[in-house]
This record gives sequence, C-alpha cells and structure tokens, in this order.
Amino acid sequence: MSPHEQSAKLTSALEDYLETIFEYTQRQGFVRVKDIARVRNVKAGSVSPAMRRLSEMGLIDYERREYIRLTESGERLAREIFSRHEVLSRFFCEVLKMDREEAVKNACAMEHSLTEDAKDHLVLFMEFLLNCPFFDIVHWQRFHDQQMDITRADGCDHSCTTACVFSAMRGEGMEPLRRLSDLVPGETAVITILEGEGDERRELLNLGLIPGSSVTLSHHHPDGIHSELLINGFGLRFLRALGARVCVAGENPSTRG
Amino acid sequence: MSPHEQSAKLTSALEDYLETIFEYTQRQGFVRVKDIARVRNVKAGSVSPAMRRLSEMGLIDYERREYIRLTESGERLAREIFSRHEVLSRFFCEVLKMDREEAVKNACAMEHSLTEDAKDHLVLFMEFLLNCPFFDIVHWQRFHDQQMDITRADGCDHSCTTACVFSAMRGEGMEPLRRLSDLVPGETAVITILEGEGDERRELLNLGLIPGSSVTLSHHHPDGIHSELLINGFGLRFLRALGARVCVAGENPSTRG
DNA sequence: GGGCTCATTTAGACACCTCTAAAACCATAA
DNA sequence: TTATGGTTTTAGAGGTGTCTAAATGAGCCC
Repeated sequence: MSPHEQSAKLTSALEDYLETIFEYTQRQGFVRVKDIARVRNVKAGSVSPAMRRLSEMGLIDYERREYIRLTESGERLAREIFSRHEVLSRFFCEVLKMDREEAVKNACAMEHSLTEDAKDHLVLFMEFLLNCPFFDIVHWQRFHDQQMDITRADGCDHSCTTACVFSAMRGEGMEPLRRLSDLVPGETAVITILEGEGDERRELLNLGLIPGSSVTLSHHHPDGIHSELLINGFGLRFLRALGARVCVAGENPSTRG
Repeated sequence: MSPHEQSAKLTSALEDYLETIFEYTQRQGFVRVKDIARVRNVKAGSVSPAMRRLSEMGLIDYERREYIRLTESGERLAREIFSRHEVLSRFFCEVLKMDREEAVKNACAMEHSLTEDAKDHLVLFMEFLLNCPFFDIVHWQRFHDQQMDITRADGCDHSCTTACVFSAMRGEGMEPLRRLSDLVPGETAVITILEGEGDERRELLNLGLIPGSSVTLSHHHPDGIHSELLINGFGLRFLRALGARVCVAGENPSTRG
C-alpha cells in the first residue's frame, strides 16, 4: 500500500524488471511472472522476489499470485527508464546506423548508467542533427555505407577509395593525406582517419589510436620497425607499418574548436 | 605463470581493476594494492582477492605483497578496455560537449557494455564529423551553447529564441513551426525539437517525447486539457499545454532518410 | 633482536542476482 | 468432489563484490 522506499535507488536488475513490466502492460494492461521470466530470459523463481521488492517500494500493485500492474509512480519511473533506453537505441540505430537489433542490445546494457546530464546532451545533439541543414545526412550515409562495405570486403585494399571520399569531402581534390608513419620525432598531430579494415582497424583502436586523439612521436625504435609515441600521455610502441594506415592532421581539426 | 583462463570473460569489476592498473603503470611502471584501493574508492580488502583472480587469469604478474605489473596479454586487454573508455569519453566530451568530468563518469559506467560493433560505428561517426566540411561545427557549438544557456536560465521563456535559431538553420526565415498541440486526431508526425527548459524539458523526455520519435495523435480527452497519443506504439496521456512545447514535422526529416 | 608502523591478506558478514527443486496454490476438467 | 496441470512461491546453494576487523608480513629504527 504505502510507498515505503520510493526514493531508494533501483538496481539495474530492478530497472530492467520495471521496464519489462511497462512494455508488457502497454500492450496487455497487466503482466504475469511467467511473462516477465520469458522476456527477460530468467526463471520464474528469480522474478518472484524482485516483484516483492518492487511492490514494497510502491512501484507496482502486486498481491501474491495476482496480475502485476504499475502504480502511478511506478509508471512515471518506468517511462523515465524507458526514455533512456529510447534515446540510446535511437541514437545507435538512426544516427550511427547500426542494425536495430544490435542497437537495442547496446541500449539495454548501457541505459542504466546514462546520467541525466548525458541524456540532455545526447538529445540536444540529436535535435541538432535532425534540424541542421549543414549536417548533410546524405554524405554521412554514403560515407557510412562505403566504410561498412570496406570492413566487410574480401581483403582488397580500399584505402585509396577512403582517401578519395575524404578528400572530396574536404574539397581538397586528391591532395595526399599525412600518415602517422610520416611524423618526425617530437612532432605532434591529431588522428583523423583509420584506414584499416575490420580486425586490422580494431587493432588500431585497441592500441588507443582513436580519431581525435592527439599523438606525439617520441622516437623511432633502434630496431627500425617500431616507433614509440605518446597518446594523451600514454606511451605506446607500435609497428611503423601500422602507422601507415593512420591519417593525421597537423593541427586540431574543426571538430575540436 | 601460465595463463590459465585467458579466454574467460572479465566481469566489469575486474575490467575496472585492470584498467586502473594500466593507467597507473603507464605513469609508474608498477602499482600497489593501496593505490588501486584509493583510485577505485574501495578498501584494500576488496582489492586483494581481485588481484589473485587477475593473476590466475595470467593478466598480471603478482606475487603476494609484491608490486603489481601487467603481463603482455594483460596489457593488450587493458588497452582494449581503455580504448572503449576513450572512445566514449571523447564522444561525450568533444562531440556532445559535456564537461570532462561528467563525460568520464559516464564513460566509466558505460564502457563495459559497449560492444565492438557499437564502437566501430561510433568511431566511424567521429571520423566523419572530424573530417566532413558539411558538418558545421560552428553552428553546433553556437546552438549547443545557446540551448545550454537556456536550460540554465532563470525561468524566462526563450522559446522564440530557440525557434529563431532553428529557423535560421533551416533557412526558412521566421516561418512558424508546428507543435504537437496542433495535431488533429489521426495525424502522424515526427518530433523535431523540445522547447522546454531544464526540468520541464526532462519531463517531456521522460514521458517518451524524444526528438526523432514518430507520434500519432489518437484523440483529445473529454476533459479538454489532455490528449492521448501513440509514440512508437506506446500510449500516452499528456497535458495539451505541454504539447505546445514540442515541435513536430509532418514527414520524416532528412536524418531518417 | 625487539618493537613499531604500515601494507596486505584473511575471515566472516551482508547484499544482490541467479539457479534448481520442491512445495503451495489455483483453475478447470472429470 | 477430486484429480490434474500450470503458475507461483519458497528454500537452499553458488557466484560476485563489497565491507569490517583481526591476523600476518615486511621494513625500519633503536
């Protein structure tokens, strides 16, 4: 009856349960333990105590063995949780152009830790993209598709294509791009493009070579095939051959201004 | 010595420990239990068993009561985890323009659930923004600052300003925008802008009124002050007065194409 | 060596979430 | 009314991660 602990923070598991209840009740008006267990892929024995706790918190109306319904405050909270889910999955799906399924999977896992502040900024950004004529979705779409094709390609080297696309976008014709491997000791630059495909590309990322990162080449290793560099203060020894796949710009590009 | 379970998936807590060890050893070459406990804000008694497990997995070199160092495979994995962290915090900070501290806080909490696929797409998007001349960072910056000022304002109604900014961006002069409250029963539209400030804006979001969402007005409630609508299949009763703060576009805007 | 101090480990508790298996409950059919 | 079958709850156990408090170890000064 009384909302005992309405202010207490929910655990992620309880948030998930509440969200499932919301989604289900939107369709049916009520849920049973069995439904929740099925949707959330757990056993009914795990759901039962969770319902008791949600009920004690005043978030659901629940008498043992009866239908489960949201209270008013429960629905408000559930919509709030669901809104985090929606913002994230919409961003992944519609802005980043991920597969719907993969987008939702990520959103489900990340939504519990998205702060209000982050949500505010993310939504504002999406509003901007939705309305700004200077963000040319056509270019982004084309670039995305082309890159994704490349990562799925059969090993053929498309780096020239990539450079082309970027050069065209920059309005610079076919002017050659500088590479990480071109840097001289002591020189600092910003990473702008990774040209690797698939796993090779991921290897670059996993080493910390992330677009937007500022890198300083410390020195070439005596072995002649490695170089040492500093990425945001972290040291890294890498194969110079790999560095040829990393494009850099001499000064901070416009996005950082 | 031997990497017993190198393939076993790490829990988030162990990932955090490994990441902390990485960051610390980059500066000092080694870490002690005490350092980790301080940085991660836990007691030494909690760190100890975690180090034993990481050691059993072959990710760190650790003899009881000695310094902690990463093994080769541990460092590789740590860099991979750190790369997820970097991608996310860079996105929050440099693209979404959040405060560095808040950006890192979110990244720390979300990094453990960012899949490879999501990271790929996010990085690709950042590459695009870094290089695309059609994404005019100046407009985004100005819009961001203006909106953020609005949310921090003292309650004065800036909706005209907001409309102005958007109209200018769309190159439409001062042509009036349609509102959610203007929809007639049965009509469908896409949410483009939320004009509320601070908590009012959040209330809209928490109800599910998210930019990009498709909404269909079901009917006006007999009480005259509420309306019922469908957002992506979910029902919602809302105050029509609130709907005046929500801008909509008749057809899918360009971002969805 | 003795004693001091600090770091680390261990042990015991608690919380949370999950599972399985068995018991309790309920509705419906015979 | 009784039997049956599906649903839900309970009980017990395991895994993870945290804490506190006490025990252990190591270094250092006298």
